[in-house]
Amino acid sequence: MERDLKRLQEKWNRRWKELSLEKFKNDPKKKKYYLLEMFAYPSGDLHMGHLRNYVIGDVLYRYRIMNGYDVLHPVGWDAFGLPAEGAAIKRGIEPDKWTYNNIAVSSSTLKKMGLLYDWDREVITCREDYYKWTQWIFIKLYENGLAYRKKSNVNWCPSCQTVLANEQVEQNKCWRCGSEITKKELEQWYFRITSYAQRLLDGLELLKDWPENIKTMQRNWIGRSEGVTVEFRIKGTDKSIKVFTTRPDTIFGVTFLAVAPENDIIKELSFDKEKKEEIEKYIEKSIKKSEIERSSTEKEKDGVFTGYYCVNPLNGKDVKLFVCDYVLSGYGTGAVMGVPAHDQRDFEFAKKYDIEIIQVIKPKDSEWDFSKSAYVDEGITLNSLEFSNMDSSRMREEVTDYIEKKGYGKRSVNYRLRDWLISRQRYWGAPIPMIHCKECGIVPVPENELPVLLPESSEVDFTPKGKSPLSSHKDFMNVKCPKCGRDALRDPDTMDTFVDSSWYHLRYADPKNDKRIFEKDIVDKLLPVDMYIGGAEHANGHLIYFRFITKVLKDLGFLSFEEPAMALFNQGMIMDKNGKVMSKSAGNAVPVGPFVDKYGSDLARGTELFIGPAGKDALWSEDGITGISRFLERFDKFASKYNKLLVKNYTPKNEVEKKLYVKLNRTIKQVGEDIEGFNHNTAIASLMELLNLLYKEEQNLSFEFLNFVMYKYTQLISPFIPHLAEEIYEGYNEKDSVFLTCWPEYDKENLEEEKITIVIQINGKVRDRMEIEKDTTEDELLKEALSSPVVKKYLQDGNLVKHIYIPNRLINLIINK
RNA sequence: GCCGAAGUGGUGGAAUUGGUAGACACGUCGGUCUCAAAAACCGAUGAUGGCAACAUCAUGCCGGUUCGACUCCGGCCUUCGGCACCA
Repeated sequence: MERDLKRLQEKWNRRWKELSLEKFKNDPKKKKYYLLEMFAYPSGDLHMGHLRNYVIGDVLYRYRIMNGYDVLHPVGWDAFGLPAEGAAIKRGIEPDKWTYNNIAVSSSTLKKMGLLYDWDREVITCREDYYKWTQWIFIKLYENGLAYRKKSNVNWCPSCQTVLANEQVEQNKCWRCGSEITKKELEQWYFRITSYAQRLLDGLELLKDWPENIKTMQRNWIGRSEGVTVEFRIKGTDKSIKVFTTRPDTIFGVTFLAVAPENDIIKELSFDKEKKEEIEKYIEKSIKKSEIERSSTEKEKDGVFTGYYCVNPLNGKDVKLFVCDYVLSGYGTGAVMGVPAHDQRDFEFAKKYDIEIIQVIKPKDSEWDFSKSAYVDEGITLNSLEFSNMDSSRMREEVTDYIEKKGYGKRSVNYRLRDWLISRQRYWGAPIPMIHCKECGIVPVPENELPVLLPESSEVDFTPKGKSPLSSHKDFMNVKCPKCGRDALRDPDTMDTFVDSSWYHLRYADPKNDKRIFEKDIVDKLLPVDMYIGGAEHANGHLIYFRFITKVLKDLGFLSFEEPAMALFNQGMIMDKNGKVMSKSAGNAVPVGPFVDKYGSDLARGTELFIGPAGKDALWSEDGITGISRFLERFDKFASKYNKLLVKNYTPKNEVEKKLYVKLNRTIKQVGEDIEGFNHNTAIASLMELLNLLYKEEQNLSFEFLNFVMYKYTQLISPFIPHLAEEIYEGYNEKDSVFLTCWPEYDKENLEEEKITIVIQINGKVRDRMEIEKDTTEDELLKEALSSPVVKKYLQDGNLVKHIYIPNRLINLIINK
């Protein structure tokens, strides 16, 4: 390209700043629009995968401001996290220096790219003025019973030496490092997200502009199931066991009961010595097993008989009580009723221990062979006393009513969602603002003492020891109890970084507030987010957490809306040639910085946008640069000839101009629709089409016409290649920036050409085409079609039976032979 | 196993939502310019047959609905995501 792109880039980046183009204006006359891209973890320079996210946002930003919106478009950094600590361990670089350096590199790339962000609102989660409020949120949750401590077997990553939340375990591997997860019994902090399970589920109904697949993923993750909890008396004791089932229609088929090894009921029962040992051995073995062993569906189901019997309240039948590690402790009551005939797991277990299989449901029109598997579908009940011979769905209702009436149990709902484990044995995160006092127990740090500051990293030993690095830092750990004044200890753990990112969208509205987390009025005015752009990989992590925290803050009166983001767009991932996701850890990341230095921002943007629809994954290839580069050059060369004066209105003077005028209108329509639909590739393609036509017909078009067309063309192209567009626009000498103009409207009367091509089909196959006046009537068209030599040829061998007429499109002649 | 998305030229991808399949672009081939090359520009480019007009085949596979199917329906196959003993 002949132009000095670098100079051009700098010039316009500076101009835009002078014009405050990136700022939310707080203009009451304009409609507010909050546009947000998921912020990034600063792990070095940004790569093409990150850039896609930001560029998509920037295109929409520019388009929205040209459409008269007052747009809030902030940016920030998800700056706490493990890699910073990894750098400290491996290379001796301090986490804060490493992080701030990465932020500096990445921000400079974003600024160089000319992306319009309001940098005054920048939020960095590792800064004191931010994590102070992360800690404040923790305390609010604690005060309202939503943060609690619990001892349990947690997911432990032996390599990262820290616990993980359920959402951070992928196929029993650590989401960060891929190590196999083990179990460890620890007392940890949890957020009671489960008490919001129903709200999180119901809220999805409000999210009309969220992709259906994300909502489905969240629904499945929350996993609501309705059923009944039934109590089984343990014979010879005064104790009982509750089980949850969604299939009370199979309750007459119960032939054993099974509890999870972790179930407390075992501790409450007495056993003779031998039995006790057997059970304890089994429990110990189960708990030690890794999750992958224990949860493998391949694994043979085993258990141990407790020696106790339970009584089925519905038919008085005695059934054996087992301890089984295929029963999950964290779900329902941690105990299940075993119905081997109608549940595959129970079936396998029963086969192994020779437990009776009683059929209570049969298929509607056939028999079931129980030699291989259980019959798990619905059907007709049998062997169920007065509930026999019914549709299982009806029986389910009736038996549930009966159970409730008799007091054997009651209807209940269970969720698959678990409480959110937020303690991390890490240094580089927000310290949990709690104090452990021997006298007073757990005491929150008083609000006026927030933030609990992280000690200088130079004083901290990061070597992984399975404990938080902070626990060995005496000055940090030792405090006075705020209640009684005696010696006490701080909580040594820091919060999961997903806590940090669960509220940043709120802080952007009022980022400098040092009195409170944010001003309610401001947040209520600017939120919810109107368009949230980010990857689908966050469906069951971040996107649930940030909905949760928003709802909590609403309930506590700090804001007034139910959902944080009304529309969500998932951009596709950028992959390398081998189809692997681009990432720093995979070593296949193409950094943006050098790329922009070499090719310039506009070319980088154009290439990334033309690669394919923004919602789909795309393979990164530099081949795309050639096409966009030629296009930019052609645009530059052409537009530069016609940008000297401004013809505001122009009426096409000849056929060619009319044709191109129609094309222009179609392009305006398409580009607008494509930006809103995130189909930037087709928007650019339509601009290319128009430019190709203009080149072809240049000789037949007047200067005024071209001047008029190229003005609009420059506006249309500006969201995609803003620097070059500005440079062209400057020639018109009208406003300070093309982005201060109004997005062009298309002339609805001129979206179709007067002469159009009609297709003539014979028996459904295209045989001829003809140029004809728009809106030609059916009769006329038929007459024309029949006079076509091609049609005449076909008519020699047959008669016209009928025809199908689609206005302005085609005529299909049915000819029989 | 269950849920979701997708399968179109040598390649990335279009197709007004049931109406000209392959827009736009890359690549390749041919040409113009040049001493030459690059760039730029012009032309060709799904496959097969034919000198040609043209014909036949072609949107993962097999069926169906329809005047007409990449698009709708039924059944498979493959790839990629998500979940995975949730009772």
